[in-house]
Amino acid sequence: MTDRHQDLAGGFPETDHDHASCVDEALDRAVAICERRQVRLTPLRRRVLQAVWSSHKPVGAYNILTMLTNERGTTAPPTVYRALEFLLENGLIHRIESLNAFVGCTKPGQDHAWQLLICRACGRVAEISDGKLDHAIADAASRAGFILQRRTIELAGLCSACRDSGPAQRDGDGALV
Amino acid sequence: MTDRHQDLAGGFPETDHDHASCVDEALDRAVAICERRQVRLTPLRRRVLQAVWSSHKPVGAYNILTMLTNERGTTAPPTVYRALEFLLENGLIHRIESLNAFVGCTKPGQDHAWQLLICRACGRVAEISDGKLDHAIADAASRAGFILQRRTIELAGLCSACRDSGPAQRDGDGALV
DNA sequence: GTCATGCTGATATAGTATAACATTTTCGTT
DNA sequence: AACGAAAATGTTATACTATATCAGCATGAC
Ligand SMILES: [Zn+2]
Ligand SMILES: [Zn+2]
Ligand SMILES: [Zn+2]
Ligand SMILES: [Zn+2]
Repeated sequence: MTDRHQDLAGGFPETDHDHASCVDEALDRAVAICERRQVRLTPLRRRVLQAVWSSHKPVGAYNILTMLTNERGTTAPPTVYRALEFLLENGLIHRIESLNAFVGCTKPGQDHAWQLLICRACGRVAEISDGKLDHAIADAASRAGFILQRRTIELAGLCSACRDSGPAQRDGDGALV
Repeated sequence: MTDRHQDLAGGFPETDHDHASCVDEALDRAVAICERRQVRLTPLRRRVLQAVWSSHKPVGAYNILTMLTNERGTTAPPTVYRALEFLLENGLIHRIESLNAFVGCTKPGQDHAWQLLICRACGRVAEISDGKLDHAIADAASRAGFILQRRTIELAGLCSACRDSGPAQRDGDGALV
């Protein structure tokens, strides 16, 4: 069923995967989803989505702002934040609260519960959708008499690649060498 | 074993509980913990802890800054942030990433895993320590080959009191009437 | 008392996000 | 094609959150 063949265990991609195809897939899906939902994926929004997908690391709003300013001249924060808001509303990206940054959603258009794994060594983020974990969350909320509306699940640590290679294997940007 | 007798189900306190004793207990415990850990709970740090405990709602750093400025004249941000950092390091408060704010820890000195329930109606936050949930988190990380170092678990929704009373029961400050 | 350390004060600046209003684009209707 | 409503973007200003840096002071060991 899935055509995404580049995942390692845990949702982190192979370090040498073809990332251009990640981006292409994400953009293609976004086009389809926005058409289905009757919302407009304008060139600006599409460009911001592409910027979020520029890597598997979290991207900050002001990073995107810098990219846009370089490409098309001075751009103001609301331009970026409005596009990000659109992408969030339509489930195309996720916000990482603990980092004030964003990553592309790997299961757009599927109305899923997700959890984020954040590698502190390489800086990459993996999105998982662990049913047992989400069930445990629902149970815990229920036991507390709490009506659950929104989950923020961010787990920081070491991805399997970094666990094996150790911190000496990273470059200045946090990427694996 | 516990002398905290004011909890409703789910960790939210009774709306008419004696909050002064919450604060007193928190400060007393902090004194004991800091003594045991050989760290200094200075008057400033103690005052900031008290400010965080001023309610069961999240308190922002700049809220505290305003309180301090009112009490003792102009105070600069680093004064507050350094005290908050100390309190975080010593497990006396928790940071709520999704709100850029802080709440007092209800189990200080116990090296526990915690999860936060954030009521969107009354604004209060409950800390739970659900073993099954934490176990599910550890399992999910393990399945992903991920070495877990830090968990951010923030669940937003409606507490049992607000679930029953509905939004009309709230005052302008978000507190139950 | 001296010294090293840790804590606080003070100034400046960096980083993140939104309010408010103006202009342009889009798209259906006339 | 002209019009008008709604949506999107541009623009300016400002609010909110957080940290770097250096100076001065308090504490406790010796
Ligand atoms: Zn990729
Ligand atoms: Zn990694
Ligand atoms: Zn209380
Ligand atoms: Zn409530």
